[in-house]
Amino acid sequence: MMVAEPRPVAVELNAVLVALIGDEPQVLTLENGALLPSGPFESDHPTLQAGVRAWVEHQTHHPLGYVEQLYTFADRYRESTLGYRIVSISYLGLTRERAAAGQHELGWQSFYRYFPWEDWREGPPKILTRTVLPRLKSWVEAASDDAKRRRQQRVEGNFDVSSWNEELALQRYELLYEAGLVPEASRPRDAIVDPVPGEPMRYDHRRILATGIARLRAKIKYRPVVFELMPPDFTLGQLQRAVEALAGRLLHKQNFRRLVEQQWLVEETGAMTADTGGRPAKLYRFRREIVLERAVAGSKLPLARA
Amino acid sequence: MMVAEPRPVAVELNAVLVALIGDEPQVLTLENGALLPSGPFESDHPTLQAGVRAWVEHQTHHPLGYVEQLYTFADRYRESTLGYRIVSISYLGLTRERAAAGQHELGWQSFYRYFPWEDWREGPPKILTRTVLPRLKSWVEAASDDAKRRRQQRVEGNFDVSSWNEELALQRYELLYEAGLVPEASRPRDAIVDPVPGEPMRYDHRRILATGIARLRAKIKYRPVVFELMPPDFTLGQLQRAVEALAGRLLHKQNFRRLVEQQWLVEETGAMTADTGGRPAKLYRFRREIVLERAVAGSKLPLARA
DNA sequence: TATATTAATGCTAATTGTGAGCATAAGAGA
DNA sequence: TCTCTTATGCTCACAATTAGCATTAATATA
Repeated sequence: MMVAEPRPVAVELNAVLVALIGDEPQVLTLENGALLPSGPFESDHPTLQAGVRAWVEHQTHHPLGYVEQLYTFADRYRESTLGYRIVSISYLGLTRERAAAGQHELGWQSFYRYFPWEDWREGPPKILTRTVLPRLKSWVEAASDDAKRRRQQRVEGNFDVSSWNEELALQRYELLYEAGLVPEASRPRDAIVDPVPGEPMRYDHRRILATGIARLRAKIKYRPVVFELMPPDFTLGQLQRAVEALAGRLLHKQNFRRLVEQQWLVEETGAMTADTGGRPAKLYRFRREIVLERAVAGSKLPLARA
Repeated sequence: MMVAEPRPVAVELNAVLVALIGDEPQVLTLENGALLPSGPFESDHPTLQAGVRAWVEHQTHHPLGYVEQLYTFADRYRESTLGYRIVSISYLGLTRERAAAGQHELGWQSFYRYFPWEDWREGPPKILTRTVLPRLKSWVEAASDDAKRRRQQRVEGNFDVSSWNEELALQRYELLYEAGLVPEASRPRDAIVDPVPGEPMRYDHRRILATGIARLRAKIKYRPVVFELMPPDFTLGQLQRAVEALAGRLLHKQNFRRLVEQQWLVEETGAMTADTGGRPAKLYRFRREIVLERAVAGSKLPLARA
């Protein structure tokens, strides 16, 4: 309980750097999509966040709109070759423009390359109904009694097609991991014979990515973070497609507009654009003041009157 | 961007360990309330969470009901005497019983000893209206033009008495820190002359505590974590007072009951208790199954139909 | 033994928020 | 001109939440 001298470990930073390219949500990777960008924590930065920001901006030559800490892992298998324990601190970063690719096989990959069952924009993904769910079902059946009931409830709670909750992306990945349905779950000896579709990543980078996606999906609902991914001027249609890309779900157009407008998130620029295909759309810009004006929403308690 | 060999740093763990004693929300501290319990991260634990759990349970001899990571700090001033950079990972822990005090001046302290402006159970705290708000107002006035308007909006957004949001506890503390109204904000040379009421802590422990309180206040609204702080059997009145203690606000009794019941969070034990003073109350217990049955709530997007 | 007091509970009117969809407008291109 | 596509306005039904009133059942006390 006392503050003894802690043992040295090595600290590394991981970044889930997100951008929207076309209507696809993408993440910056290296080694052909197998790794998230990571680097050592340099001691010459005043704070972790400043370190991440400087490091990403130096590498990509683009400003980072928004940075948020995701999680710190120190699982035992994370050991460097020198015998240090590795603690890795991961961050979510949102950027507006395409970062300079080229070096170290830097490249953007769609979220849904890694989590194909998470993209419901064209209805329930075939991969989910045809492959993932049946495999999970077998996993449930493989247990008995209490364990079976518990597995059953977890699958129902996280994968229920009739009440899909896009925020549970991390929990779904973790469940697939536990069920031994993703390659990352393999022990050195026995590989996963027939994993579920979806590109794997090295180490636990796919878990970190799932953490970032889940956090982002939750956050877009109560904080105006989508705008960090948008160009300065945009149409409401573009904005809607951006949210849809992140959430992996289609939204009701009129209700979406009502929501955005009544929250005073945007203002008209006065200009219009005609290259959306149909009727020209008004251009809007984000009202940055809103961030200061209203702190957060969050859900509510049944308060008593004064 | 490459995975270079990171530099060694020391990792320490901090815990915000919460219990309800009487109707007061309390936190475990040492050194007479000046520090949160902290310790080194021992390398013989498989995960960080396991490390925290083992360490707290060893020290307090009581099981930890719930553990959640709060945040990882590595600000530059956190340097050990040996020259290592210190990374500190903080956790929120909920416990049902009074931990064994005694050693190292371990003791429980009310949340509101540190944040007296956060307890609205008896209406707007005098300290807030008489001291904190006027001091913030001076701080706003001290700036000019744009800076002044920004300060104004931040104070309004976080401290507005007519739309108090209990979840903003951390942001309020940080604002007071920035405004130089808490002793922790003092540079070595010039101490804060007349800080706002509220007990300070050493290092950034009060900020960590604020992080824990804010997280807990947000979480009780969408996950059944209060039960980790309750005895096995309880009345709905007790449950309500527990939530009120954490949120620092009074709730509407009938609506609170409706909420709890319609969410199937509890079930009657069949027994009654008569020591509540008035009419005897039914005893309830938490339905643990619910955790598996329903994943989470979260807020909503205006989805389109299938 | 009345009588005030404290809780627990049941019920409902009023308001606000959300879901779903019809209808119309305004351009591009065949 | 007709058709297609997207943008935009508006409304109705229903669900959820807020704020109370009213009643019941015990204990404490005059």
